[in-house]
Amino acid sequence: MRAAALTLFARHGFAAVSMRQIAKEVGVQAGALYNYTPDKQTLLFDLMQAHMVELLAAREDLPEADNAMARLEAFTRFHIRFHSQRPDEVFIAYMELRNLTPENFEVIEGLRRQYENQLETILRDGMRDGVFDVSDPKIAAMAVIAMLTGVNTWFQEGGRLSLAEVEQVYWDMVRKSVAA
Amino acid sequence: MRAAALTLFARHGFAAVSMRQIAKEVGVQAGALYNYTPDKQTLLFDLMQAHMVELLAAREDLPEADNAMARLEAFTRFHIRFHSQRPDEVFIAYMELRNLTPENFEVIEGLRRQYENQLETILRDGMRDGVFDVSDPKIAAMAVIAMLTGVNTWFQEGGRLSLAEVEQVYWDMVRKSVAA
DNA sequence: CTTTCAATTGAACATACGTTCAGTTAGCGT
DNA sequence: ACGCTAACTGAACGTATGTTCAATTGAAAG
Repeated sequence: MRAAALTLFARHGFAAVSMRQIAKEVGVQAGALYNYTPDKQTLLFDLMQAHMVELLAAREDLPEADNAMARLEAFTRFHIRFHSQRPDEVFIAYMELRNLTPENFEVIEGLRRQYENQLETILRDGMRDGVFDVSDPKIAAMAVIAMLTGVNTWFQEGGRLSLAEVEQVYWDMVRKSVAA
Repeated sequence: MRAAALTLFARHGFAAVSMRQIAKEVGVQAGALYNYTPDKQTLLFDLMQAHMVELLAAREDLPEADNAMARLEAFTRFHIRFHSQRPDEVFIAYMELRNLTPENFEVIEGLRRQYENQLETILRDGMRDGVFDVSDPKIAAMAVIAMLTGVNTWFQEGGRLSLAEVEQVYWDMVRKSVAA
């Protein structure tokens, strides 16, 4: 059911997808869905939260290098790889924020900020060590993340460039953009 | 009416806004809207197309510098300024593409590609002249645009940084990211 | 004052929505 | 074979949807 909802929300948008459409995709009547979610809004929130929690967990599983440059490269490559493997989740997590209740929004926003702070910390550490030079680490973090997430708008497996090539292209740009 | 639809679409999403809500905002009954648009879908398309046409027109009004570096700086500053002044239009143009009919989508997509091609051309010219070094100009153009458009997700007039400062921060990063 | 006409209303159309719930089903442990 | 339980159905709830259109309005033109 989550899988069906995920695909449909990503394709048509939360507001445009009815519980009956999700049910049909699952092969069940609409009423049956309410054994698994209290309502549509919570279903959306659960999908988003699961995605953000997975993102943070996947980051923690990675070994942390000891210098800022290596950590930035790891972050860059991780972000591209992780996000390109979950286009639907990413799409929803960025586009359906306005369909969350204020409380639910706060939760997701908090998780997102955690992730952004990881990159900001890397940038600050790199500045302290003299390997990076950015005028505003918070904004630089946002800029880098926006750039990397942009991959999802055009990348498709089997296209002109492989994922490894894309990673390299973006890492080159990221590295230079914050270089000392 | 366009103004009301624009605000409501940006705030709640195309699918979540009814013709009656738009009508109420205008101070009119829903039926009256159909004197100004054949249907809801066309209303959305008109808003998006107007935005993209305005974007391209505003670019043409700018004097074109003769070297690639100056043209890239002009593009960067123009993009940030133009987009930050039209948050609702930008939001809709990026988020409601999936609510367009295939034919309408093609039109908007074509306009967007025109804009992206302008940046790609600047990057290619700069590479020819040896002032830029990017491994893939098409992807570098997408990366830069994604980074710049990201400003809209957090920037607000009267925040910690002025628009001029934001321009400078991003120009620093863009310049370095494609530097030779 | 009368005619004209474009703009607007208000009701109606068929259809769809999220959600609830009494009733049916089916598979399990005993 | 029986009872239990969790899952699911199918219908119903009130409300909302995009769109149409005959009827009304109100102001400008003669």
